[in-house]
Amino acid sequence: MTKAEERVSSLQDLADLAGVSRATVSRALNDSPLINEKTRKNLQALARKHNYAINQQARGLRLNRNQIVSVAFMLDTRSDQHPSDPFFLEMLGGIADGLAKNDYDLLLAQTPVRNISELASSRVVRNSDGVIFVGQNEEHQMLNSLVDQGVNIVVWGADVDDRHYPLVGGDNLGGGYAATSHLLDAGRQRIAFFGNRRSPENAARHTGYQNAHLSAGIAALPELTFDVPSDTQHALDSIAAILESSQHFDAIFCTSDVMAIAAISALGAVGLRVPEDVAVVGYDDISLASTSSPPLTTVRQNIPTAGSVLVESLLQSISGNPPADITIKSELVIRQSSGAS
Amino acid sequence: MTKAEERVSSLQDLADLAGVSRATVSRALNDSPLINEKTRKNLQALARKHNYAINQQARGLRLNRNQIVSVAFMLDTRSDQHPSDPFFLEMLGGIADGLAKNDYDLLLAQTPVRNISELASSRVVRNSDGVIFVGQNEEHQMLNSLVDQGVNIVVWGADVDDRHYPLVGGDNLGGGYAATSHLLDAGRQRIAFFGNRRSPENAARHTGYQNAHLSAGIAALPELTFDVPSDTQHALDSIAAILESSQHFDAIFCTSDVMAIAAISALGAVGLRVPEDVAVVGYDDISLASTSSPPLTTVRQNIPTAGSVLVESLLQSISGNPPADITIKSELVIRQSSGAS
DNA sequence: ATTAACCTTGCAATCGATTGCAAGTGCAAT
DNA sequence: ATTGCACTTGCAATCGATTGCAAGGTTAAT
Repeated sequence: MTKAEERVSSLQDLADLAGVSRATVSRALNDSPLINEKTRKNLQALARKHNYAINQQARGLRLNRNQIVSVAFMLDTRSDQHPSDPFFLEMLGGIADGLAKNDYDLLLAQTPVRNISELASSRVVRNSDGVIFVGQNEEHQMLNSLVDQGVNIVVWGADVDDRHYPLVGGDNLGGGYAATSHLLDAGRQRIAFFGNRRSPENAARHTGYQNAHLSAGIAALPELTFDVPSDTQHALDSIAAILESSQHFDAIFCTSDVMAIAAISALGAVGLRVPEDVAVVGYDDISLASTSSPPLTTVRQNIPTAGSVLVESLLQSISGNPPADITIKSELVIRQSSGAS
Repeated sequence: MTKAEERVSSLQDLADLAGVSRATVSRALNDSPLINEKTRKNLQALARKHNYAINQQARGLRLNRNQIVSVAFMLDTRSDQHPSDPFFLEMLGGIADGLAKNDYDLLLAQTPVRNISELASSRVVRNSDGVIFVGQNEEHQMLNSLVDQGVNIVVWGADVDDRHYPLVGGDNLGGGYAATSHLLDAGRQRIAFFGNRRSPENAARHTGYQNAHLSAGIAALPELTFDVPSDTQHALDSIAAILESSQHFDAIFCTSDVMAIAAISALGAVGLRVPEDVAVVGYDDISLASTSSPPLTTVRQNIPTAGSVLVESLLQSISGNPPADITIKSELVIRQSSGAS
């Protein structure tokens, strides 16, 4: 219908075109009640016709907010790498969806700054209305301190003592329990745990792993809990070293799918078959889990839900209401690698 | 040394503290030559001490730029999914690095808008100084039109006729050639091509695939070129269907590693061994390629370099100099899946 | 006809940083 | 002592949108 005209750049331009003041145009475009219905319709049509797009910086300056949320991924501090776990990408997608639905943009934060006072005045924080942290890792104190300085944040992670920030997280305890119980039910006796327990999420999964042993009346052997870093490259080295050690096990519970896939490959390299000799269970259910060989049994985290819940919580926090903590259900997905018939 | 004081929020605050005008503070913090060396040092120290952080919106409004670059991922139009290919995440990391080095922030664009006039006035474009598109897919015309409207963009992809935008890309022709030659050298005779050739990058890889056949004096059979969608879920279905068809082949060249991993799994499901019965080569060398089973032979794209080159090109474009097109070298990484000795 | 109430619009200040221009200072050369 | 110049600093306009307040117009009730 209405063909797009040449771009019009400011409210003033539109106002001049329509012969009104820019205050009126502003009210029209913001659906203010202080304006005549017909005037509003006309101005909105005019804006559309001329392809007007608001200048967010001016608006942001005036309103002291900018419709941008930052997302920061917390990595295993031992690696200076980028996140390469597809889990992050899927989480990013979930969050992006939630933000788009609420008319917010997503600013991706670079590797988190270590220094607290730096972070609070960093671009990531200053350039956005709030920050979503994915994973809390060992930065618990820093997160607390941010909140204390009045920054709006929400964290994907697990519960920790003395926590000042709102939390959204998977059911790590239940996930660890379900994965381990499944292996125990399949008759496995010596189940190894692979993961970095300094991350609270993994610590909770480990507790679930121990609880499952308790319920089954079997001892969880401490020597079968291994500290494996989260990033792919370090994980592979670490796992190879473990397989060369004298410990033997007939199953492995890994705190991520990438780790599980690396483990399966390493097991193959030393001549062990999956799941005949060693059953493997992962965590996350990244989309590659179902297409790898053998298909990976894993604990599925509901990422799309997680993304939108994180966003809702943060927006609540931004609007001044402290959000409640929320746990997202997890679900064991059984595939070939876990040795269940 | 200097402990952080309570936050100070504007240039004016700092100016009052120091007893100078805010113009002077502004000049000091921007290393303007129009200022006394001692004054500058003092003011910079004061700013640091009070943890001052500039208001980007105000600065952006005044300077008409905002130190933000948007990144948009172009997906196979047949899927409405999010990107799940780890390649995207690694590329995102590379770009993020490049931007951080140049003091730019990264805004993640939501699923690309279809409508051209919409896109040009969309938040993605209006909220940033430029846009990096990863993949051009079938949106060539839209990209041209954006440039024609004066938007700064750079595209990761492959060359196409009548192109108005600057391009950075891998050596798809060479990559396709190397992968296929490698399979031919290993004695494979019937090599299938899996990929969506509507994407120019994949089309170039297919041409490389054909050229390799030509050089070897072997016919590339048209019935062995299959249209496989890029997203994991559709790819798996599609591959399963192909394997049920009557076509036989002793090797597959896939246009992505995720596709290759899915293919290996599907081959296993119908009782074919990799690489004994069918050799497989992927593309990208995502970090899972080396840890999957069997380890994947693939064409490595130098992502970190790609990221920083994309950024450099875009920044050049932003500063008014049209950048030259750049091709990033690719390299065949031979692993177990390809049936070489 | 007068008054009050309401509805609609415009005026002008404001958010925080940048920058052209003017003004003030100090120093050296005449 | 005067002039000129270089060096520093401040003044005030500016970027584009929002909003409290005032002003104009309309309507209805008395």
